[in-house]
Amino acid sequence: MSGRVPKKPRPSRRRRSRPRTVTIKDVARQAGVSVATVSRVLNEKGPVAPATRDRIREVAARLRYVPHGAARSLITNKTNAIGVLLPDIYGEFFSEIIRGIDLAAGRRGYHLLVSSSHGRKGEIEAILRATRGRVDGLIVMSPDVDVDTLEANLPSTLPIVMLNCRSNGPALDSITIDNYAGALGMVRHLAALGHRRIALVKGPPNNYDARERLRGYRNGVRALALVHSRELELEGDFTKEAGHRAGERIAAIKPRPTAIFATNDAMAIGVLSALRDAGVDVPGDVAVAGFDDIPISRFVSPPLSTVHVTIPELGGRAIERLIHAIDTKNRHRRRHETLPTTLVVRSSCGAATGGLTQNANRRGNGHTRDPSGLVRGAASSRAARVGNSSTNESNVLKGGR
Amino acid sequence: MSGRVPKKPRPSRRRRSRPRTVTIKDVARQAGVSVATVSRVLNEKGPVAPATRDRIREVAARLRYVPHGAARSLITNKTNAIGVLLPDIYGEFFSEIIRGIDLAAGRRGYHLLVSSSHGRKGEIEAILRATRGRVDGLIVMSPDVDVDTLEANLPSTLPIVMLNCRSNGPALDSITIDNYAGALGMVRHLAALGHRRIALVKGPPNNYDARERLRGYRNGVRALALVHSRELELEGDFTKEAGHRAGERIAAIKPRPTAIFATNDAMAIGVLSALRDAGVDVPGDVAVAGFDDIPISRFVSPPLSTVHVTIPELGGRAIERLIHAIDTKNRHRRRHETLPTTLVVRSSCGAATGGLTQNANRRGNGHTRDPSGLVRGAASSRAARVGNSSTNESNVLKGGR
DNA sequence: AGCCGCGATGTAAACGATTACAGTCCGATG
DNA sequence: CATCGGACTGTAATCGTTTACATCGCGGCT
Repeated sequence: MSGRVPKKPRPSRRRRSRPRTVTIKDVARQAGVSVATVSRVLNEKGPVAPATRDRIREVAARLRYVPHGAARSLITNKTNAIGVLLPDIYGEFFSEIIRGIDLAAGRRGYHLLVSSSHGRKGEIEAILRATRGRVDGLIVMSPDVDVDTLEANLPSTLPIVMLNCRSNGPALDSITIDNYAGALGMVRHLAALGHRRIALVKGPPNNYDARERLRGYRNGVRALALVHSRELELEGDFTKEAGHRAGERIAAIKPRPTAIFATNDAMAIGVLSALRDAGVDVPGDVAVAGFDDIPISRFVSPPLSTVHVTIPELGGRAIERLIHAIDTKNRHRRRHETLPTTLVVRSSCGAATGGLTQNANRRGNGHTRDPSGLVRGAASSRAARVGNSSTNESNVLKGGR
Repeated sequence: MSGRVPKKPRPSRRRRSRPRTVTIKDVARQAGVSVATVSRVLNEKGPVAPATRDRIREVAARLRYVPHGAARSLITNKTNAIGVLLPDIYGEFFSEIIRGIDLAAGRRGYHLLVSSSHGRKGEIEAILRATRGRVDGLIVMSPDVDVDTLEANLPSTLPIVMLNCRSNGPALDSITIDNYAGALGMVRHLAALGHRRIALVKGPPNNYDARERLRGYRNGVRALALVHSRELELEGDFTKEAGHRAGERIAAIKPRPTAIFATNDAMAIGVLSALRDAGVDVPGDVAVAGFDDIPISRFVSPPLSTVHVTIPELGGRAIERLIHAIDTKNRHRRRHETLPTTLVVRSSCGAATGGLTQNANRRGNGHTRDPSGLVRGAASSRAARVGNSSTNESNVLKGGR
């Protein structure tokens, strides 16, 4: 009768054996309509009778239906994602960059596919290739990757924005910081304070920002006839540790420099810690300055004079340009954008501004603009003539800030 | 004869009119084989004659063919991507977390789809839903998201690892820091140095880490019969700015506390800057301690005593667990993992250890373990009895370090 | 000689959505 | 009453892959 048929599992168990993920077909079946109608309701395209619409909505909610991203992008040719290729992620500079990118992307309804390349070439190629069909565009911030690698591993239709790389001809959009003018401005500021022996802590040799800052320093030193010597240029790689090492070495230089310009804040902070360990007073014995104005700079001791860059804006602008490229299907005019910098004078360089960081805790930016207007002045002054042509563009853009 | 037929465009132009992106079919056609064979070659599956293989490889390279990720994941049901849901990305703690995740993921061939939720509920749901069909698993590090939201917006088959959230029952994997023991250990250390009035700077109220650290502090204060007062517990939100505000307030408390325990390093650094501005000497007048041991802690002035957490490891472990879940198709035993902490004594708390950060620049970890072994002791000592049951697990795991 | 097995390849069905196109129904219009 | 048009809905093609299955040829085995 009811029999014992051990082979055949009970239907109820079979039905729930594999919790297969629910698709649009399931919704359609349960709502008694075709998948087309379901799609129309979910995307609010085309006319659907109110009763049908409500029924479909109800079923979709009950079934917890979530559309399948890959399937959707396959047919629509749109992923709503942006790829971000970064070098090693270290310190507050990168978290600020990512924050800026994430904020701007989120606001525009895009997601972020991030990868950091650890320098190896094959790895970069693999990453680039893996983005095909996964992103609508790419932000590349990596000194190690050249245009050829890019072109060889990416469809030519993919919009790309280069961030802080040397401007790669007219083929690609790019956004950079006005490193040259920023560094030049800082050198002029230090010189104006009476410093003539200014040491520099360099960044990684293949890094574009680092090279431009170095160029700004050298041209400033030459233009202002300051002391120039290889000994005053120390190796560095943008890490705090490198800054610490450089600080130790500088403390030991015979006629000690009276100022130290670290080409980023992380290294400047390393320099500060080394000087503290060596018993050198800042700014009493030596002035210290950095570059980037990462948020922590105003909290270190003494608060760091530095070159302000609106880091999150850098990421935000990259997103804006990229989305513009995506919207125009990459048939837009390419542009090279340069973000201006401002000098931020805190107490580490001895140009005491009275209060220290007492205003650091509120929304205010907590820094004092250089009262002598040195940075803005640099654009049209004699120092600017020292720079090469690539600086002209920056000068123009700077005015717009 | 050669005729003028203006209507018909030259074939060469028509062919290149739309630079359609090249697909597997193009490769197949040019190589004179079927798409199946091309696929076999590219994925190295199934037997293919060497001659055919070479020809296909050559054509694919010449055409710069790159497989379409979405199409591939649609059929294979595999994306090789992991979603990461973060709260606001601020400061070095998060860049270290992301670095750990990125490193571990990259090593295993996974990419990262990151989103930071800025707290709004609807936004979180949108993000969650958008991951369907885009990721193989999810790491969630967000105090704002509850299990219900998760279940309502995600297919039940999706592996999830919760990072630094309250342990959500047996349904989900989770990884947390041993906040309780870490905070307790720091309180005991400060007490051992003779401090009886220890102020605390709290984290955000809804943050799990913050609550556990607060619990550790309170139980430590009670167990050691230290001064307890609401006045000594200051509001904070894990930002440097909040730390600065708290520092200002503490400097003004009538019988000034002799020690300040900020529940993360960012706030501790804010406290330091406020005390400097107020002319309070650290550690001479007051001891300061933090939590997390972010890389910059040993570079601030004075170098910060803190509770060390191997932050990148936190991310790495999350990836490991998640990939395990993915590999077992989410049919694995759920686990709650707790990462141990260690006390790091630098000079900000006055337990002078001789050299300051002179070893901070090399690969070495640059800190001194608490010589009294207070942290390890806490697990089995009287203080542990004070904690509730959720601590037991941590104790066990701690031994394994 | 017949058969088996296997290597090499092709055919076509998925995967889960979107959407052009084609129906159907119905009220309005002439 | 025939026709038209619009609202609503369904059918089926499509996106670019992977892969189960079929086919074919060929050499070795019994």
